[in-house]
Amino acid sequence: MVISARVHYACLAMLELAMRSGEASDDSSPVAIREITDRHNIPGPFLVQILRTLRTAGWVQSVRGSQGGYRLSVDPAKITLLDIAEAIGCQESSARATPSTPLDEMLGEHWDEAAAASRRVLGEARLSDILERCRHGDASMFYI
Amino acid sequence: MVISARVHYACLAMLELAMRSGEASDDSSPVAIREITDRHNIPGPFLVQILRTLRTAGWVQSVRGSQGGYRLSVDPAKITLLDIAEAIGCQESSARATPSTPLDEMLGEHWDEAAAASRRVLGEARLSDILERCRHGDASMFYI
DNA sequence: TCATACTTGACTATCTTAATCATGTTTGTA
DNA sequence: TACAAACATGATTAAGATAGTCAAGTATGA
Repeated sequence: MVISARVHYACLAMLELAMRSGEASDDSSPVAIREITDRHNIPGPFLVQILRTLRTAGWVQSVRGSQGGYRLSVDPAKITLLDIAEAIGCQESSARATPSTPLDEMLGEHWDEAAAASRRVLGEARLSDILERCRHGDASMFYI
Repeated sequence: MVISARVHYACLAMLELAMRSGEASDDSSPVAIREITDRHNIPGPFLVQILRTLRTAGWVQSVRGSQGGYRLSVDPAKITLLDIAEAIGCQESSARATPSTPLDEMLGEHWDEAAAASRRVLGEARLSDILERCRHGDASMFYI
């Protein structure tokens, strides 16, 4: 699981949308790309590309025309960082050829297990939890 | 932690050397590169490059001249897959700029924790254990 | 009608990875 | 001593991924 800038930007955008989705209870005000890029220093046309992918994956809805923009299409408590990373297309590093020797096979299992371990971590990180912790200002939650 | 072909080859070579180190009790017979590439289908000149790195890192010794080759310079029970990956120079993905927002920072901590999780797995995989399991023929030890 | 904002597809630069090549040095052995 | 086996070193290359850009088009509210 490689965390590219693309994935990082995608998660920032999703978190931003999640933050805004709670504000207006009528859910009628989409967030413009411009607002996201301004706040998070993301290159504009690059974010366009990323949001397109997220829309195809079904995580966000787009509203065209003036006053248009993006909004989440699902509950922030139902999306994890892993979901986003997979939507962006983090290719698994376990796309290896069939092992040629027992040693080769055993090594491959270790790579798979290492990848699974990081996926497990990201699969437990829900957007809603991250926002909640951010509001309470408790960064560094891992360094207990 | 990205597992490249380079790291995979390095680990195969180290495992091969570890397997041979037990054979001759006098430890006087280094293994030629050729023997490793033949057995594991690794491009020759590429393995040369990799072994050079491992030598610099202190994990193997080289013996020049006719009848020369490589041998481990440490106990297989004292080397883990993580050691090898780091020797090869898997750069950490956490080489990011300083976070600009709390959201940014919190995300970064998740990436770090995910990376730490996979490092933990690899850091527990000793060469001696892998060889031992390989001899007993128990692949798939992770799918319990 | 006009400005705002999303849509789409093509395109480019830079970096990393994987791999190769040529040349040189060391050492055992006949 | 000559020779072959085997490592040492540095330069180089090809392919692919990543990050980011650009241009032309479409929808919609005011």
